[in-house]
Amino acid sequence: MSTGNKTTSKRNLNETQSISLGTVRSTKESANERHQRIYQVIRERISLLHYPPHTVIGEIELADEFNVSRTPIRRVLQRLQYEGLVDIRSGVGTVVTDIDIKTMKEVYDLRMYLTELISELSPRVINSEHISAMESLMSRTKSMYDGPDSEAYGRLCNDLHEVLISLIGSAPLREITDNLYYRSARIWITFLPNLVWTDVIYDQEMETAEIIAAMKRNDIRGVVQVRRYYLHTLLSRISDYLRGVGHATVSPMTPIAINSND
Amino acid sequence: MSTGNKTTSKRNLNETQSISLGTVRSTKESANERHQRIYQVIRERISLLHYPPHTVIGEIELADEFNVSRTPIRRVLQRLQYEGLVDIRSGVGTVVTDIDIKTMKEVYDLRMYLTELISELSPRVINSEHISAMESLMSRTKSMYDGPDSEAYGRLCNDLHEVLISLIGSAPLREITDNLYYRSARIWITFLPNLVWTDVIYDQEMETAEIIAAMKRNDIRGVVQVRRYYLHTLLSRISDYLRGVGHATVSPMTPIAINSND
DNA sequence: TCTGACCGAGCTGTATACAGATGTTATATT
DNA sequence: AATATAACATCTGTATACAGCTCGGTCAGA
Repeated sequence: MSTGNKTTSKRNLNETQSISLGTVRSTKESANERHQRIYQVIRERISLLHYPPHTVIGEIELADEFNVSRTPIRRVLQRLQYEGLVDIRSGVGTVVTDIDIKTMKEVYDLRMYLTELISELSPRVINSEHISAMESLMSRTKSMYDGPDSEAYGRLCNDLHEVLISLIGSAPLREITDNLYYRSARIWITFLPNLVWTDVIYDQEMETAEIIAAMKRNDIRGVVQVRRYYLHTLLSRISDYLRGVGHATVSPMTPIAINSND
Repeated sequence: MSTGNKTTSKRNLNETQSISLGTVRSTKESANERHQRIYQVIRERISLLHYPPHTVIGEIELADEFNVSRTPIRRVLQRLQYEGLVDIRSGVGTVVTDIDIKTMKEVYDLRMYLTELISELSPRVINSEHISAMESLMSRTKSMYDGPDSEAYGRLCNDLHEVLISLIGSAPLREITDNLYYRSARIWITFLPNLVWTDVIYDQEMETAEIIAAMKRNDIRGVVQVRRYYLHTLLSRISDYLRGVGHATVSPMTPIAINSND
């Protein structure tokens, strides 16, 4: 987010609405469909740091934006709270959570193990749509050497994640993997400005290329091993940064409540 | 206000963690505490088949019972829906979900893998409280040879589960393990009338004994391996029963079906 | 008798007014 | 001037009336 896209707020909303509604506009969406739509919009905003950690999301504000009352909004926020993305505090507001280093490492460790499970618990077959989707991601990845764009990179990561979880046949494992991803992904984006952009994109390109290669030889075990190694690399880069900067202080980003007076 | 004068000038608040859990009861419970209480009550009723599958739970009925309005009840039911225990249908009611075999096998496979992870992802140390809790469970187990009592057995399983997840140091893994347990536990209880009671209790006694033995030698890896084997045994007994209904029975101890989906 | 449209009981979904909680700001007191 | 206290703005939590949905029963018509 180094160069300003200041108009992303409302454009982002309209995009996502047209994506989720997409084809048919005549039929009225059901309550569950509307819940799912609003949920995905807000989750995406959190994951792309449009709502960075410690942001206070007002229920009335969202209710006005989506033209509903507070009740459906509260349902969405409560779900996001169960998933660990926000913290609803009575009398204060709904605050986007910030992950401490310990929890982040726990989540990444778990994700690495669960990624390997994908190939062991009834994976789905790889078809041509998966490969073409990955090749589309590859072209997007290559275009990112032009310059840093955290939001576009975040979307890329989210879309790659979508492709990968579509390979998971076990519904419970798919849900857990999805939740853990969104619980930790935005933290990775948080560290982006402190890392070397071309290194990050190079990692992304290598991962995408190796996943495509594994897909083409129908090697799902290879796919998940590449993914696992990529997660390990992410964690290493974050750890390296934290060691390089933070040994003077106790912990770089753990104290959540401390703020402002600097 | 015994906070004294620390370096925190005006930030002596935010001490809501000082809510004494065991001492003061006269203080009115907060909204979250009440939510947690009602949630656990209803979850237990579902897990103990007090609300068997296909039961329609009315919001007004629960609201009257807990002396609250529908709003907090709906929050609990939405959480249970998110966890897969109920299905909220507009215009119909909140229906306790039923078992399909495929999902059950997916959940049990996942539980077996995650159980092994407990000993690899920062497990907690085993202390004397764990052992004494297990020995209490052992005496309850032995008293169950008297006669079939599905509800008492269900409580026993739930309590054993509580002890085991208290060994999990990783908070995300602990939450996932807890959710998956309650998603599948009541299914096991459903099969109880079709199984040989003394066999089931014998399995339980053996598992408890071996877990105690592993705990006493401070062998958490042994604990989770016993647990994993026990889950495998449960799945085998159910599979044997299901095949015995249609075909001849298979060997009781088939190797763990890791990857197959048929 | 059979069929099909309709209606109503009962449930969940939504909107909204009010109650409770929290952090800040103003004010009185030392 | 410093500090404790009270008043207030603003947020979430709750209760409740009403709208929308589903399904079973009912009744008219072929």
